[in-house]
Amino acid sequence: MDSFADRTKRRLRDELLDAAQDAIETGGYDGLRMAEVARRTGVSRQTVYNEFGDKWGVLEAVAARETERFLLDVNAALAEQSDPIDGLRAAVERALTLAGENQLVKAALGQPGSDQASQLLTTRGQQVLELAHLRLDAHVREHWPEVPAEDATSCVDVALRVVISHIVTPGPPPAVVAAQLARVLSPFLAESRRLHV
Amino acid sequence: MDSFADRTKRRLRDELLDAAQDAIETGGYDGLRMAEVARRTGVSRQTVYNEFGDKWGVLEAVAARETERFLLDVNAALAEQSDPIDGLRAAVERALTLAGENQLVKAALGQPGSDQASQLLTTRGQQVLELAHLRLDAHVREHWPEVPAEDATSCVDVALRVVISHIVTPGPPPAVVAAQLARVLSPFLAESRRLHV
DNA sequence: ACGCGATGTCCGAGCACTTGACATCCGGAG
DNA sequence: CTCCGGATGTCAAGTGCTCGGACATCGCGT
Repeated sequence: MDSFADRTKRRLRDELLDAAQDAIETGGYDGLRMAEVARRTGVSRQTVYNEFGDKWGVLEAVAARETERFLLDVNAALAEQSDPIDGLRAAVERALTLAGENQLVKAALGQPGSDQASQLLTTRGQQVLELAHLRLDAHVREHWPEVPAEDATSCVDVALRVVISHIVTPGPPPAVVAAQLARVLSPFLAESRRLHV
Repeated sequence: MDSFADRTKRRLRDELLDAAQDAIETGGYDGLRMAEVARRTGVSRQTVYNEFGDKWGVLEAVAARETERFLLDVNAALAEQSDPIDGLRAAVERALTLAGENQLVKAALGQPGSDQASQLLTTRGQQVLELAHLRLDAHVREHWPEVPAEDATSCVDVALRVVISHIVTPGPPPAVVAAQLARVLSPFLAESRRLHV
């Protein structure tokens, strides 16, 4: 079930992603060289193609891994609050703050238009969005027992899209956006809880 | 030069040695099972044979790795003293103390006669002895510039064999043995230094 | 005497990585 | 404009290592 070969396979993928992420953070998607990723990892170029299919696959994989890490942090912030509204505000603020510091996000949004990596959060954003939704939804259903599942999903859906929008197109500081969003969604959650059996 | 495959190979060997060493420390050489080492590492039994040849090869490899680690510590003790005699005493004491605490040594010498691992330090002790000699000799020549190389080698030779003897057949406490050995070899080193150009 | 477990050997199949070659595309230099 | 270097992506053959199973052998306890 967890043979040495399995661990080696995971390690290979992880090291390839390390090399790729480093390259992207330095020179963006355009600066990412398949041959360079292979060389840095000590593997042939073909192996990179076997693992990720094509260059876009590499970017998606890097984004997916970073998204998972990102959400671990955000979910932790959400879990620290007992009240849903407080949790939502904390999570939003944490997410926007992290995004502002994130090297990968900076690289993706660095030179608008010139770097196609930005499409990860815009026109080709399904992957990241679905992944984030999946993780947040599961976490929220676990921590908000008093909120009906369907309404929790709606809440996550709205908040997530607003947050991504603020990442792509920065507005006010994280705390302000978080407070605003919490205030807007507060009545919805209150009513949802009130009607809940 | 340092491909992913190379690193994986080293890691495999290291994990196999971890599993083997653990087994030996628990049940001695007789309690070491090739199939168990393979299972614990998540690899086929054949792979263990490919790596080490046979069961005795596993034991030698475990001993070699442990000897290297052991000598790193002993050499450090030796390097902390500027005077050769002080260094020798410190190294001997450190070696005997470490040996007394070492799980692998305990397992090897645990049940006299019944466990063939003891041969590593007695009848089949060339490997460990040569390895130790190699490391100590190189270290000593570097740290004892005032002692002729040949005499340094002789000194290491004698001290090493005495120490191993004391590990196999324990006598007085480490500090006592170290002092005794230092006093016996002191005149030799003094004269050697005096005659040195 | 027998069975059991362990060591050690052999070999065929499979898998992943490597190597080299090739088609294609693009941007810059001449 | 043309050509060339560099990059992506594809393909096929070669290679090394591991796996799985079968087998012989040996020692040991029942």
